[in-house]
Amino acid sequence: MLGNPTRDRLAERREASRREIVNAAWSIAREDGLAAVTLREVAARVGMRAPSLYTHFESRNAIFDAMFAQAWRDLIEHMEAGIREASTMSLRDFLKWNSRTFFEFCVSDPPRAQLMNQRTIPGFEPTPEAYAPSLAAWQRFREELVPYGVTRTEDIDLYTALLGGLIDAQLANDPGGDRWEKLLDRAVDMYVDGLDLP
Amino acid sequence: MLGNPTRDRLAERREASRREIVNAAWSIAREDGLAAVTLREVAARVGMRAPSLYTHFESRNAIFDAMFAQAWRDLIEHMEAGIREASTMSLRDFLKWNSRTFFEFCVSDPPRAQLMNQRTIPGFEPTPEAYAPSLAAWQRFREELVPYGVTRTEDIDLYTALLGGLIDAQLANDPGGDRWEKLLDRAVDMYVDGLDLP
DNA sequence: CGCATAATCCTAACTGTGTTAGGAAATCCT
DNA sequence: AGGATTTCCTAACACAGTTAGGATTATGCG
Repeated sequence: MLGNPTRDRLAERREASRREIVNAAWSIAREDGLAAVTLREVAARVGMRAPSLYTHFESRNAIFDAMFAQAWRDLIEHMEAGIREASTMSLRDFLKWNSRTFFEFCVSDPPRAQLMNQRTIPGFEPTPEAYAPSLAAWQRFREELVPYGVTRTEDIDLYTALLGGLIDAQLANDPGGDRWEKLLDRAVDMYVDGLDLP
Repeated sequence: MLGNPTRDRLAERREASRREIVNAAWSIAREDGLAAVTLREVAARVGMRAPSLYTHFESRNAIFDAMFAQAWRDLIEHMEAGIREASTMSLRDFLKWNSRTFFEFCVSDPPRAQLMNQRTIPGFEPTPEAYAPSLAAWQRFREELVPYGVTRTEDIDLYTALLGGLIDAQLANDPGGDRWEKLLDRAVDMYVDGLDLP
């Protein structure tokens, strides 16, 4: 069997359409917020009519699902692109890098951050499949902390809550500004100083 | 002038209707979430039809506005009901009480907490009037910290972000549980230890 | 008490949004 | 080329927020 070039062509075409639709949704979200991502608007952007989107996605939420998964995959990529050898950094420096990198990823695209971390879309709940990259990111982060002796779930819970709180506050109260960004290093110092490590 | 008892009667009747509508909205929210607060459902609960609600509220968002203001007023009351003489408590103890009280207020009614602190309703933005109790609560908290020498905005910002992050995480990931509740005292200790006080 | 006015409620209709169903057009495969 | 599959369209539906016009009820005044 030489394979099915035509089948690949079909799959690629299908994937291209889905990507085009998701990209249109991101564009709308960035312009007018997640709520403005209506099927009619998305369809118009890709030169279709709303019901035609159902050929490619099961529902409006399915589009958000794809966006959710993509956002988390982008974050993973983003973190890996800037990764440095964890073993050559102190825990403090690592967390300062990690917190700043994640913070900037979020504030650079508020609708994306909202989709990833907040519940701004009524009725939308990521499917287990879309949630996988999110879990992967969390798992990855957890593994990166092991060499530092940070292994307890509550330690990680506290860190993520702290960082999440700073990001949410920044996005909600000072969009485009740096009021909570300025607190990042201090927050990390506070956190690391409070760790009970062996 | 002896006043206008009939005018008061009218105002009271009007206020009673508004209260009944807002209460119906809270009931729906607690049962099925904020998104389920539709005008048709609210109206049905108070024995009306949806368009009739416009006699009492300018819009659906106006109902949310009233709910928002009420939630924050309730919080103020709640905090005052449990208030103890701040001057007789250490900062640490005060913040442990404050964080726990606020945390419990939030987790005891998730839709209320979401309305107060998150953006789960597309298009809803509290009016300055409704926002006033929220500002008052923040101002009040700020004043309570002064005797402890905590006066810098960034100190308060860090605390509220930390507490907000814990609450959001609890509500989103462990509703009804105590995974992040367990971290409260530790978080406060971490915070207080990291304060740079004179 | 009766009448006028204001308040309160209803119905019909409109616009917008997500979705379904049936069918036409385009593309792919043999 | 013909058949099957994919992709798109239109019409229609249900639901939600809202407006407009009118009916009903409550209030105020002489």
